[in-house]
Amino acid sequence: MSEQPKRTLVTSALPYANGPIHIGHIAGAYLPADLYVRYLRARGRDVVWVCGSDEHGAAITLRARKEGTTPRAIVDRYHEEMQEAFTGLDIAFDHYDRTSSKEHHAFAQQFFLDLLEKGAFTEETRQQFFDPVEQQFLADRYIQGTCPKCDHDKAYGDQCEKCGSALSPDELINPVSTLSGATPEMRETTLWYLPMDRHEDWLRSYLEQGELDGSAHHDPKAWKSHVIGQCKSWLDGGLQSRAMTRDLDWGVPVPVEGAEGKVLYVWLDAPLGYITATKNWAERNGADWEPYWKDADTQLVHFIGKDNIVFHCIIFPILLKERGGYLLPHNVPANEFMNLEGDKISTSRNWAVWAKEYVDDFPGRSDEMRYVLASIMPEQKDAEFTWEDFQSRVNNELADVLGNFVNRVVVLTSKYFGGKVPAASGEWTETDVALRDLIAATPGQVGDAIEKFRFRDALQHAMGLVRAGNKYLTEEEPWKVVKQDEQRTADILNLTLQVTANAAIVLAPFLPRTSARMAEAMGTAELPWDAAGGDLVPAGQPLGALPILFEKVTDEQVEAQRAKMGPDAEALGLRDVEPEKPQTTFDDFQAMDLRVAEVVAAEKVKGADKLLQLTVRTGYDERTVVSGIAEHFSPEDVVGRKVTLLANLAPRKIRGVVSQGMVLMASTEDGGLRFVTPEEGAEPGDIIR
RNA sequence: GGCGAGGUAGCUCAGCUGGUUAGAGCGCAGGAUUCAUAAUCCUGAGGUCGAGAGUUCAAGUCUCUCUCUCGCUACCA
Repeated sequence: MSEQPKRTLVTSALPYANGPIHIGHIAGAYLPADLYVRYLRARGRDVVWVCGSDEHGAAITLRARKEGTTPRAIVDRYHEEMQEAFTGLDIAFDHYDRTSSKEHHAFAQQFFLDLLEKGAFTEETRQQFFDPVEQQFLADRYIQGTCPKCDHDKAYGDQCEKCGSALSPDELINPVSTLSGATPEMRETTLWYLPMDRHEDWLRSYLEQGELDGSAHHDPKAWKSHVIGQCKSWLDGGLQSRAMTRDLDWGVPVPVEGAEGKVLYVWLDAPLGYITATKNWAERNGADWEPYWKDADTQLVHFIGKDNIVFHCIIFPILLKERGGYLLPHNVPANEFMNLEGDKISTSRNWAVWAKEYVDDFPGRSDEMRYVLASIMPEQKDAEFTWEDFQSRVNNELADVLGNFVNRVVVLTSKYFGGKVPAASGEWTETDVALRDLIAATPGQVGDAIEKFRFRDALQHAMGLVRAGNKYLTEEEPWKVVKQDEQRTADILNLTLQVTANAAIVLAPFLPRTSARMAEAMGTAELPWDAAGGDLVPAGQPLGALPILFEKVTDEQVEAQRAKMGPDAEALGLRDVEPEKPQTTFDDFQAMDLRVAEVVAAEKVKGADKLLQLTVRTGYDERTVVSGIAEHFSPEDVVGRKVTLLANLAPRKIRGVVSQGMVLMASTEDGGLRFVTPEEGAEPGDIIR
């Protein structure tokens, strides 16, 4: 393939319609694709990006049974919800399809028949568990029993979740069907297998040398090391046959006589969804789909998470090559995983940031999440998302660096030049030239990085232009220069306006909404990528309105988001309290002298509503402590009580009385106070530690 | 158990085919500044590059051993 492909087909992993989308999905397969595609579109390249819901597979039928509903109801629900989540984050597919559509079923069936005809499969009859009550064969996950390794009695047919060992259903002791509770029996079933070992040789040269059918196909060095590594690992181990059909009633029926009750394996059916989606896209847009999948001038790129590598780099290519006539992927820039607040993202533990919830909680602020996820994208290794980091990136980088820069440029221009772009003299100083060079260089740097799937790097370059703009303003001080030299002021502001307009272009893939606002503020339409690099706003052009580009994220918002995560708080009896203070050290704790003390006298402090003057006995002395508890306790209430005293607190004069310590109180939810009282038997002077 | 990918400043991460004093952003300390969303800019402190051994004139960068994390997978590599 040539350096510059004629057209590009981009796919993102079909999300499984069995649960909502979270930021790990977004950062893994959708945002990077969106950035890549927006960039290519901005460059005027021919690019189509397809995706869709993956709606088959055993997990969905299992879930439907559990919820007492149909698989159809499940996939309909999530198909809707996932689309809303994507739309809300401005993830702009050209087409979003679904694998349960008639078109997809028809296409997948035909594809299967084509493969069958070419002899791509082997037919094998095997013994498999059958549920006599439900009259159907049981997928591995439908069987539960006692684990032969650890005796856990709820192990599944494919894995024991307690000891982690992988199992096959016939290893289970006392197997039981999870559908009916009946004891399953062994029956014969026929499955079609894909003998992958036949394909090892060409796969090896395809993956390792980037060669296909004896000629160069792609640059293997452009692939990520963990992707190549994973594939080599599979090849070195020798590829096994893999069943391409399943005994299930939900999925694409195997279009062969006598194969009732059998469907295509979900990993055969799902990637074909990319093709169906492309066909449906073409039909709706009056285009021809075939060049996108068959023309050698097309570049095919799959965006996925690391858990899908083997399917996209080995199994799907085998299917495509066996079928013939279809392109194989030119790159599969799989991302690693996103962790969350120090732990793995987990749907079942509700340890996630749900895309849809973010969109609801932060309406109109998709750019902020896009920015943060792009900044920490797990390109080469697992990454970590924390809400605190989100807050600091939004506040420090988006609001303070970018938002404030645009604001100061616009404000200065309206102050000194009535809101119109001032004419530059054309005489540039050395610093001007340096900045103009950076303007010229940035689009190329950002674009190169994006084309190499180095999105974090690309964003750094784009933001670098803005940072340089801030530096330039601070150093050139137009607010001072304006007092002596209006032309120089015009030159400075003209240049910063050019920086802003250029930044709008190079940031557009990352921050589509903000970029549009920046262009509007500069009084220009949104400009294509290739316009960037030089002067964009002409002298005399009136600037447009500039809203506040980024609101700051508050501590309260951060706390609210963190509180949402994890097991249902009410279920655990948790409550909404002040967040824990920052970690402290043992030494700091040791510095405090806590003692048991007894209140021997108490009186109100004159002229103070809240204060009681207490006389406490510590066992080694008697001292005065002023305590802000008068609203809750009268002097009679407290005399004779044993309390906890912070004894070595620096003395302080409160309302004229010297207080030598502090009595510890628990403040309750209703705003009341309770003494922290030592258990019976503790005597004044006892050290608390 | 096997294989793959990671383990680099307090935090999040860059470091291409081995080459002068290991970088960025944030955070921290000090300073400058006021056009601006108390924003911005400068300077500085801070790392025995997971541990150990080896190859080399030279290793974060190659080899081996160990260890931790994540992923894939299985009595097969």
